[in-house]
Amino acid sequence: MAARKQNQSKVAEPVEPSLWERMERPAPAPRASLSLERIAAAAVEIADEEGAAAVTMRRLATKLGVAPMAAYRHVAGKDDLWALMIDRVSRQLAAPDESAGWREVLRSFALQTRELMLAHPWMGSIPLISLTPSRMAVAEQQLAALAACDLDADSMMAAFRTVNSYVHGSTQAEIILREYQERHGWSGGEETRKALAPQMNYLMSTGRYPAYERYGLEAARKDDHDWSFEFGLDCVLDGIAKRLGI
Amino acid sequence: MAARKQNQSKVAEPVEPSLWERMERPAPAPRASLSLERIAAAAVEIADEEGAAAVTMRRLATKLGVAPMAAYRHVAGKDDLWALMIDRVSRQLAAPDESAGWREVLRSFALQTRELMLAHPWMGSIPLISLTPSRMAVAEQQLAALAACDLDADSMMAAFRTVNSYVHGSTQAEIILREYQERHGWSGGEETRKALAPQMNYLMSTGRYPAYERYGLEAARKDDHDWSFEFGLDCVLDGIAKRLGI
DNA sequence: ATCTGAATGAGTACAACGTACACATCGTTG
DNA sequence: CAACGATGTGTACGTTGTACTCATTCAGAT
Repeated sequence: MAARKQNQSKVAEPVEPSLWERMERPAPAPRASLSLERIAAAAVEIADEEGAAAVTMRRLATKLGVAPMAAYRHVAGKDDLWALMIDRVSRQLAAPDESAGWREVLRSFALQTRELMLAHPWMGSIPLISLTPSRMAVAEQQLAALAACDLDADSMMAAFRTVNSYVHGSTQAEIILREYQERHGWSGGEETRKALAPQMNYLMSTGRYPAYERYGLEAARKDDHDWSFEFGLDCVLDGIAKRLGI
Repeated sequence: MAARKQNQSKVAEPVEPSLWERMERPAPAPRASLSLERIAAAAVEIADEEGAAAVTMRRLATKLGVAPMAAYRHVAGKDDLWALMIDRVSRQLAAPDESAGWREVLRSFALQTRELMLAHPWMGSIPLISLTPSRMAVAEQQLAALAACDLDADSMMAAFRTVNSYVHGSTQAEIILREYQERHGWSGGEETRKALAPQMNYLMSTGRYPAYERYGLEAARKDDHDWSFEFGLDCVLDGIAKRLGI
């Protein structure tokens, strides 16, 4: 084991075994080929194209043209990778112009966040802790918009949290529904309802779900997720305005 | 390969290899030891005690005193198991008494749901699709409470979704924070802040997060998650009441 | 010009996972 | 009592995250 270390450079091996051996080896590998930027970009690309579950360290290494363990020199593990991915896509969230009031700012970020999550559905199935730089920046902009209303610090943070909790909860539900539909190959709401009709009919025939049944029969905006999201968002903003008197 | 199949039953092995072999084997196994109820209970117990990640088919089998593959006779796979677990714990959600108005009903279920999720934090890290029976029942009770206000079907469902999106988003964030703290061995908010102080100080010294900094200095209810949750909840309910005129 | 130590990547290895498949055993029903 | 369907056992395979060791390259000091 340690004996190998004893090898002196000058004398070395008498038969020169390395030449042909090296010729066989693919390439001497250019260095510094990896970087956090490149790793994040590749991981996001994989997740976008093949889903969150496809982001494995091996798949990532393949995409980067690198050995399975190489990325571990740059990230501590899978968790670091998620944080990196979240931070990268979150960079594209931008505040409306400076003159915007608190409500416009929060509303704009809410709509953008939903769009972002729908564009990168893997964001819904990730443990997003992360005080990543871009997420901190977004939070600061929202808090600053609220701070302009002369709120105490606790109310400011509570309002911020309320909106963002709603946005995440709502969008996550939407993503889960979409993935469920995709997994079964149902393209739209109509098709989904058709496929689920037998089970639904059975459930409704029990008479235990009259309110649900009325929704099934009377609702006109069953597939209008934009409307549904904005309805809830405006409720939340109304409620904050009323409760804080702003 | 296929040759083994040729074995006829009658002649079999001449040396009677099974007697001592059987003596070694634990027991002939009493039948029908498994049931969906028992499986669900065991899985919930594991998840409660050791976290969602500890719920593996093998760990489950061990707890049930059964071979690793046994549970597959009852559930199609991991997804079925999650649904079973969610349904089981959701059974304990109960409506307030019948005279309660829509707001009381929604508020009560919101508080209960948060308690339930905090008591079973694995609920936050699970793909909860699931039209499970108990979840359907809870939804119906909330919808019925709203339906009593003469709302159109779309508004009824939108209000329902708004509240529940907030509840899930908010509680999930709380769970993530808790798990983050536990992972680092920080017991409370104060201890967490102390441990994070160096990074925080650095971030604040950049001057990029003034609103955040003010929160850190001035806030008085930083660790009062109950207050924070109820503040948001009441905002949401206020907003719904205003927007729907109920 | 050469040497050296720190970065970085390659390679091998392992335990644990979900689950497919073939087999053994039980309770039930004709 | 014989045969069958339901249920539990056992073995096996491919994939995962990641620990560990070794090889190569680059930068800077000599």
